[in-house]
Amino acid sequence: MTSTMSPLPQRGPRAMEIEMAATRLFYEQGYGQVGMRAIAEAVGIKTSSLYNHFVSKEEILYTFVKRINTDFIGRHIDVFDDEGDKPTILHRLIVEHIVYFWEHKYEMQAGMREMRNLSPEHLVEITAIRRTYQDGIGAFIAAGNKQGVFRCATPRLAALALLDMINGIDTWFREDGPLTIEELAEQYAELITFGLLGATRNGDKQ
Amino acid sequence: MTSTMSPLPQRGPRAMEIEMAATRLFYEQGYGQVGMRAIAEAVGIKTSSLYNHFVSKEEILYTFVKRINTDFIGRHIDVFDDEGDKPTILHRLIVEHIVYFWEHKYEMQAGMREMRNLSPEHLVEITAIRRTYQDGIGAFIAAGNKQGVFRCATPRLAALALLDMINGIDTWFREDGPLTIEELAEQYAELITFGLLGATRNGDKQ
DNA sequence: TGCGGAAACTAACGAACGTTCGCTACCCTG
DNA sequence: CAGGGTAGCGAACGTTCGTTAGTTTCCGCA
Repeated sequence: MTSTMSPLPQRGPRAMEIEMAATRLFYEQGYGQVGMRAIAEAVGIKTSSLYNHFVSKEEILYTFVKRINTDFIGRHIDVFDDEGDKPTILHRLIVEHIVYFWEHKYEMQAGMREMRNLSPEHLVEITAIRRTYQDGIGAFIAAGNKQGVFRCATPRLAALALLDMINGIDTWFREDGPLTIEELAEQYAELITFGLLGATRNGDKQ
Repeated sequence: MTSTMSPLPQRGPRAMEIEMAATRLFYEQGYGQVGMRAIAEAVGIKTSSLYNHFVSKEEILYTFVKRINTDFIGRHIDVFDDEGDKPTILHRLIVEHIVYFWEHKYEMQAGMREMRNLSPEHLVEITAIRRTYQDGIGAFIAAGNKQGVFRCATPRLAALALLDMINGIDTWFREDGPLTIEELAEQYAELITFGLLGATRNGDKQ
């Protein structure tokens, strides 16, 4: 059990302030282009004071990437235990996923994009966390296949494709366009469950 | 007419070598994390010699981003003039796009990801180039709507969604999985033309 | 009221950054 | 064989980087 796997230390409100300021800067400029001096200035303190809250720049990134991943997955993972109609459940999951990502656009996009700057040890830890969600969706699709409600030859690939599709939305969607994010999410959910996964319509009084 | 819009100077083979080495490093580590010293070392020359071929680090990025975009678009833009069956044409375009991106995976991914590090002037130039392709697809979908071969309420959004979907494939696809890139491309083309754009089947002797 | 610890400060560190300099070795052309 | 351009070199520029040391300020609690 290495220290990198231990639970995160309890952090104060100032640490959260730093995390949020850094998140915003990482989103705008990328991890490599943002210096500790810029983060400190954004918070309104001197650079050295940052080290009262984080031991390194990488720890700021790690803390926030871990937080958004555990938050997001913790919020959505229980869907896989739902015993109801699988196409309906997945449909709902997709919509919620898309809306959540949009509402946490800065954090989620910065986190996904800048993950690669984590130390090797932290990177494998985060990757493992994300993997549980991917695997959950893959297994869900496979279970749907067995029930006959999905028709999808490659569940794991479909899970990756699905996630890639819905995670990318934030890079091009605009709120001032013809669709709201909820309407778009609905269309994506339809496209994926029926087009990609070959779901059979519910309510066909089977 | 500013100098940034002038045609690129003719560059020698050494410049191309530098460009390719830099591309690979940018792909692996990101623009901000790659130094001129690392690029020079990868080529096998000293750092200062790089400046015999490029005036700045940003010019290396700009040259290569511009090249991949003009190359790619030049290779695919004429599709929009084809007078044949639009769903068939778009289907073919999608497959070719996906395969091309996969075969130029390092360049295309690095270019898309690191574009944001361009100078403001260069960024607007590149964005304009990319925009012509997006608009081409959007107009193509709209024309298909008018012909009645597509049924898509938001052509511009669909074009962006379409491009986002197929550009993201390279981030998760593996060649050792159950599908070849050509098979996957085929499935994406089906999903998009029928599922997303509501194409009517050709050969329905309408 | 005074003590202790958290968190701010000033100042500085060595390393790396992108870039410029003066110079040299080579090749092609006249 | 002289002259000019190309492309390499070592050394150094000023700046910024992440980080540390030492010191001071502030605040809750005995």
